[in-house]
Amino acid sequence: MSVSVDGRSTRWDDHRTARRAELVRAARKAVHKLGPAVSMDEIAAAAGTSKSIVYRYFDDKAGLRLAVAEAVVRQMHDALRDAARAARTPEGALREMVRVYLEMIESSPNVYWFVTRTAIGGNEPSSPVEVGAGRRRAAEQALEATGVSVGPADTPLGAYLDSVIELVAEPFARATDVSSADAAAWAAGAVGFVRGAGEWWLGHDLGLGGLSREELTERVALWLWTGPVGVLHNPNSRTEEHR
Amino acid sequence: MSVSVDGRSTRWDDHRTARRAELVRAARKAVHKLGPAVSMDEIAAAAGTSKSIVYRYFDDKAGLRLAVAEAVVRQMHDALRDAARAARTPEGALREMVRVYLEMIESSPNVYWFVTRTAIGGNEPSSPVEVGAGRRRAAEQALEATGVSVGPADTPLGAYLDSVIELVAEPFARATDVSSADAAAWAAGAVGFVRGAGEWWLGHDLGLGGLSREELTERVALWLWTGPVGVLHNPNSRTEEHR
DNA sequence: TCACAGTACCTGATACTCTCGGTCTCGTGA
DNA sequence: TCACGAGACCGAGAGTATCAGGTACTGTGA
Repeated sequence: MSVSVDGRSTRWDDHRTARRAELVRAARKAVHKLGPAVSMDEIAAAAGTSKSIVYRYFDDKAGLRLAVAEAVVRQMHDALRDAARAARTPEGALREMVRVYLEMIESSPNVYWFVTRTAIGGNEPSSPVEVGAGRRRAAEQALEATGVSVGPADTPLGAYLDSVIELVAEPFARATDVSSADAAAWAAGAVGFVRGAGEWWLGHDLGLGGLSREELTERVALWLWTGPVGVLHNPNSRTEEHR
Repeated sequence: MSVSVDGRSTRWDDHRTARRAELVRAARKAVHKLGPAVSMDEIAAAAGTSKSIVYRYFDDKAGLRLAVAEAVVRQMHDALRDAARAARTPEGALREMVRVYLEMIESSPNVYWFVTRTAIGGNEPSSPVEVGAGRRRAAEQALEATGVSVGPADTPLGAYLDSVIELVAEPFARATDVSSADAAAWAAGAVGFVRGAGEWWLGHDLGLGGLSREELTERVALWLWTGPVGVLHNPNSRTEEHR
């Protein structure tokens, strides 16, 4: 039998896919140029179209933000994976990943903040949280209420972090024999570590000895891998990879 | 005559200080109850007053957010400092601090997000960033443009993080002989680590073996102190404090 | 089979609604 | 006089609705 598909809609499938990707590219460029608080009107103008067209392809600003994050993650995913594969030890893999991450922060801070600082200048959905429903439940609802869920990969930050965490967990899991939950928890912490140190560095670098990005990369990778214990036992240790 | 003028001025100074503190308390309660996306109208209503009164004592929402963050930090500062002093080793101090931090995340997630997730639902100041002004400069401007500066303690997140970082840096500096910049960079990473793991845990805890907060505290402290190297060399190691 | 009306989707401009941060005006009381 | 507080007001930006014109597909009846 013939499954008749209405061509009036399907004839636009390729067009829709291409148009959507085009809008994501334009949005990313607009964010890079105009800052993370760019408005939808500005994004539409940068794409050479009108706001209503942007809303034809994305449900709302959060949807566009998610698409931009996915594009960033796809690009970054490849770089992180290549860096990890090129290293000969788990520690080396970690160092390369720290480098890639810090390079991204430095090269395109606007896009980084757009993706990781959810809803600056936006009005993304939120709803009241009833207090008293139990601590854990309240914590989950608070996260969901903010439209920021680090768990489900249905928000920009969640998707962004989950993808990066998955990659970062690999050297830890490779070096140790721990459960996947532990590896993910460590990776989440590690990503947080790089973020914390990287963002601090951006804000404090001047007048404080001027750590270069390479110096920070080395330190962060060392601290992540061996913690203060490593500094204690071998303050001048580079890496075991170079021995 | 001049004495009475000074007296009147002093009386109003005390009133202003008290009124301000009262508004901060009310705001904090409103955030706790209604969520981090609470509006200024809602905060004013919770304080039993009108919005224009809130704006009499705070320049804008960011100013109120900063005041709430300062109140949180003051309370947390004491708990973190007490925890650090009660521990006999730097590692123990770090573990206690991780515990305090995770307890706060769990007990008052709405306030935590209000302070650390800048500008959810808000329109805090931003201005365009000229691309091409050099990478470092652009990065700084991007941060400043977002109203989120991790450096200067004139924003909620900056003040919040700097205060916590300063405390967390202490065990590291005590255990090692590194520069204060390195200690601060490590502490920034460590705070990020706790945030990353804690926020991940809130979003992923269900169905993943159910790490309790205590279990997470132990793991985070261990990973922060010894990294994967510590797990490799002594997977079941508790702490040196218990030797 | 083919012509044609109907249908679906595209575009962009423009007007509109709503929320919320922030501002202004005015009356009151010490 | 001056600080207070209530309530009206303003504007930015997210999101929605309407319009007209164009292209291509679909279904129907001759």
